[in-house]
Amino acid sequence: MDGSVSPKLASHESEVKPTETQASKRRKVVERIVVTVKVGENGGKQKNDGPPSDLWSWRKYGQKPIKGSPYPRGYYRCSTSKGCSAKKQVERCKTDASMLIITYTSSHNHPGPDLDSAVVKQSPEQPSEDDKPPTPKQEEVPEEVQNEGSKTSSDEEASEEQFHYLQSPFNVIISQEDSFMGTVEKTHESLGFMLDEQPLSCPRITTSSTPKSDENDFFDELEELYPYLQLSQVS
DNA sequence: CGCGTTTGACCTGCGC
DNA sequence: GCGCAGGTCAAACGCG
Repeated sequence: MDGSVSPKLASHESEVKPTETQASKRRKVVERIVVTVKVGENGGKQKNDGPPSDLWSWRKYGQKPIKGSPYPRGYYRCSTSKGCSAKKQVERCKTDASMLIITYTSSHNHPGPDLDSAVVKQSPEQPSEDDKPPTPKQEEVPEEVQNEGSKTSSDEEASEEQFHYLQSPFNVIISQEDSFMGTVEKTHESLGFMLDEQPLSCPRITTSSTPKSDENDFFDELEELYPYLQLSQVS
């Protein structure tokens, strides 16, 4: 791909930061953000999992059937910038096919495509009629973001990365769980209830566990993004 | 022609 | 040590 690199693994591992190098030793401890997206009928329209498009452009580089789940998981890499190592995995919730579980890993090493302009573009009452944004498929993007409690040591980087993730125009709900599966189920419940009870105009940010100081930083940043999130979902 | 998707093979981590 | 499952690569193909 890059050309300069030789063996496969060497290529992507050489790009990652020390932090990630450590994480790479443990697959399951990699920092990542999980976003659950309700796609509803739109989901069916989309080819496979219909990668919810955020402001970034993603290129699919793989797909694998996941054991225990009837749906395959798609692997996407950020194609907005060449050297960007940001990735995301998209899979359907096994308990609810209308839900997409997007897991973001790594961070974008380049400025967002146009966070501001994008928000501005979407914020107006008319999100899109003629000039469809890169994502006509999914207009409704209620979801949650769970950050796994994996930010054990490198909180600074962690929060920074999360910041990047949160640049997506999603309405997000943050919750923290120890295990992803547990989170998913919990997410599912709360989401369902949220969708029923909460108009999408009221995104909530929740923490299911006591926020620590580090995490506060993260949520602090989140708050800064909050206006954007609200804007983006006001349609 | 460039970019993105598809698909099979390969590699690595983890559990037993 | 072995096998399984997840994750990534890369070639081929399709579409705009």
